[in-house]
Amino acid sequence: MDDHTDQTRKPRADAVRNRERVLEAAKLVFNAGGPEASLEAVAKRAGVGIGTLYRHFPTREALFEAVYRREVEQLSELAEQLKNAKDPIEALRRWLHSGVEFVATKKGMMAALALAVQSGSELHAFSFERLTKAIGSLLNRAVAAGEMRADISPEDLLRAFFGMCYVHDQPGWQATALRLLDVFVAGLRVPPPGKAKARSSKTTKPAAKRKP
Amino acid sequence: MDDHTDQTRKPRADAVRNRERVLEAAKLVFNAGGPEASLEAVAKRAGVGIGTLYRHFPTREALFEAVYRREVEQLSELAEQLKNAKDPIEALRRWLHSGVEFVATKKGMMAALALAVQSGSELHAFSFERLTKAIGSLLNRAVAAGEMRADISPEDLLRAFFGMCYVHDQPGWQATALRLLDVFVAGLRVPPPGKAKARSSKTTKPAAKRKP
DNA sequence: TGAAGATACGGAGGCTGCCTCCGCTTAACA
DNA sequence: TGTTAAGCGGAGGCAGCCTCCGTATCTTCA
Repeated sequence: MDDHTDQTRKPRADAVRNRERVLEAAKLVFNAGGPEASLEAVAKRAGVGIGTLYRHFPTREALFEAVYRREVEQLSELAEQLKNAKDPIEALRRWLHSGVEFVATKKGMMAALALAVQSGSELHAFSFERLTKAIGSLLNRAVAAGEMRADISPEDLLRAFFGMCYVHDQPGWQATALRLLDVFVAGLRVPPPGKAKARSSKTTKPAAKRKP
Repeated sequence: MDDHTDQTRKPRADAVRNRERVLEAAKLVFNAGGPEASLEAVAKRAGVGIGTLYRHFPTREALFEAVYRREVEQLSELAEQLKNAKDPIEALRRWLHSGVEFVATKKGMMAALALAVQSGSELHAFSFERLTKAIGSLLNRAVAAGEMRADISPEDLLRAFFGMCYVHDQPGWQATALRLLDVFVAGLRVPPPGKAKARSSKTTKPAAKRKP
């Protein structure tokens, strides 16, 4: 909608410019000061009034969304590329590792994602779905190849990933996260058939619900 | 200390009473409203002035600490008990599962822990060390029994645990967390000797630094 | 090119929460 | 019961959130 041939006025040049400035400033400020950073600081840095900021982005989350939407897309595209790799499990592992690096270079990113996972914001709907799809494609391939257990859903994996990155402001978190993810991936491998200790199914849920 | 025979005045009864009231109120308010809840709301609920609250607990974190110290202790004692279980890996798994349940029943708890992990607060020093020790004792036993890989430190494991609980306000997070922890524990098992695919050591760090 | 009208700007101002400070109150002690 | 240290409470200063509206600027059309 909004698409009807009504002559829609060309958007004002200053509005476009200001929107861009705010976005740029927000990226810097959020990356430096975390997701709690003052929006007035963002406005000041952008050289616009606070009112202008709020008109373009009526909520803090709206601003987050605008800033990090592109980043999420990049991460998701990476999965697309990795689908061509030979070893499916290795591909998954690589993606997770890339994710860590991604988070590392964009300090505000993790905060944004965290916020998105927790609250039911707009950004959630978008990035959660997008990343789930990305992970799902890698996951399915590995499962289909018979190398990976089938009772873990893409959502599960995504949450595990978030969780591992959760400690992202401890010193050395990056090495930790990589190590933890490796353990996790190891746990995802199907146990070698003859060797598996049957484990009580008390806690191993029948199967993760999977998007049909 | 504080123990010297100097005649120390008995603490005033009203002070003791108020401190208790604030703690009680804080528990309620934090559990309901999360860790961001207004301290003035806490004071109001406790029926004391805001000044009184701040005298007893000069920072938000100090209040958190006082509220959740006991909880952390309980969790850590559970590890002590589990040390007598037969299967060391199973014991570890049980502890982790109990942790999930623990977090589930005390809504404010996770927030407190999360806050503790992230910021370098007092509560961090206390609970992180305490829980690390708890996990460490379970971990070491499993490693010593030769059932578990030795390149994961207690700190790593603790962080993984936090991470898995991180999604604790999504619906159904509990089942998810349990599933993820099971995968993780599976990944911790030493690979059956003859079967292990040698994995490039590119990312498998030499060994986690371990408290000497 | 210039006038008209739509659109956007910006910051004052109201609100809430954080935290400090200090005059008053009250409990402990002799 | 008087003295005095300990404790109380809330006023007040500060900062950030968000709204509202008078003013400025841009687009459009003649």
